[in-house]
Amino acid sequence: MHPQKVKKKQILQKSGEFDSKIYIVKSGLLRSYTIDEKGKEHVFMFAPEGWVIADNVPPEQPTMLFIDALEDSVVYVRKKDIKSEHQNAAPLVRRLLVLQKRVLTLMSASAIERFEDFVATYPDITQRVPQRMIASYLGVTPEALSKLKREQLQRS
Amino acid sequence: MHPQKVKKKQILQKSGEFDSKIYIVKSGLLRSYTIDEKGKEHVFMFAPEGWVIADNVPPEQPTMLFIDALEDSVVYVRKKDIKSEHQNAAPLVRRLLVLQKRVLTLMSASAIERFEDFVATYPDITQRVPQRMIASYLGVTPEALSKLKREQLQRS
DNA sequence: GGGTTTTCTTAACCTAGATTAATGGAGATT
DNA sequence: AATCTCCATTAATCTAGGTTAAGAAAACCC
Repeated sequence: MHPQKVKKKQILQKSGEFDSKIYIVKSGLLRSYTIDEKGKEHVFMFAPEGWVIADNVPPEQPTMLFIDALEDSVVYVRKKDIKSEHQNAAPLVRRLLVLQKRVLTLMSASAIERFEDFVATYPDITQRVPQRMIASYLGVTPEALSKLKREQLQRS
Repeated sequence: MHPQKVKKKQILQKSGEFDSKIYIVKSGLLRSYTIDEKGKEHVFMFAPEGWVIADNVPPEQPTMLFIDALEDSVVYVRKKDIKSEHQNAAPLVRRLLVLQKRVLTLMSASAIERFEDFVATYPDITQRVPQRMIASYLGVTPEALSKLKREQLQRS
């Protein structure tokens, strides 16, 4: 498991590629995202040091996600073999819970509620990534997030 | 692993309970959902025969989801022990992929696109559950889905 | 099978957030 | 230091979908 250095803005995986890998972030910050038919980016997740980031497609299927570096990073790259999946189901269940919460929040909470939830849950990431990417993660435009923050201030 | 009979409308798990179980559906149809602060239901998933349904919280944490039966069903109930999770990571990865797609679709597709995607992916479930629950799964009101279907017809 | 409950549909109106466009600022590049 | 690119902000306008309300049609239940 040789560590690999990645420069900021470097792309590790492009949508449509095969044989997608698992990236274990030793330091720095990675991100996964899609680009839809209209050309818009949608951030799927952020992965700071200690996190694991991967496209959840089986390795023989084309990937849905791009993965790139938001900061200079060091990552371990691992193959998606069934064996390693067998050895630790716990992190998979943890990811399932995160996604379950994300789906339920997207369906039931307003943009401002989702933003406040994000800041409370990931204060570190909030400081490290551009506002527009947080907006994208939340499923709103940067303009909308900017307005929401202003209204939030005026209320308090 | 004794099978358990469940009557339609019977609730298997309530939000806030502990020691949540895994339900393997032998026949019939189960559903999981939340109720938000405003009292609105949000369907998280449907599970027809052959599917597995569970809240992804660890067993020592309170559940987020209700689980009930939409049809008379027969289910196997299993404890969430770490051992059984170890034995099959593959279904967990499959669930992750489903949720990944769900999140990306919620963020990038319109209500009508999400509906057409649902019908194409789950034609069987579309026939078996009330429209309002599909609307809830898609994150729209039943009124909106009704209008969208009408517009869809007029376009073709 | 008749009444009750639930679901679906329609329509009028309303609002959260999208779109478009313009401006200013902060970093990077030369 | 001047130029360029990216990012955040503001404001005006627009629209997808929400809300409310009411009636019709299924489905359910003694």
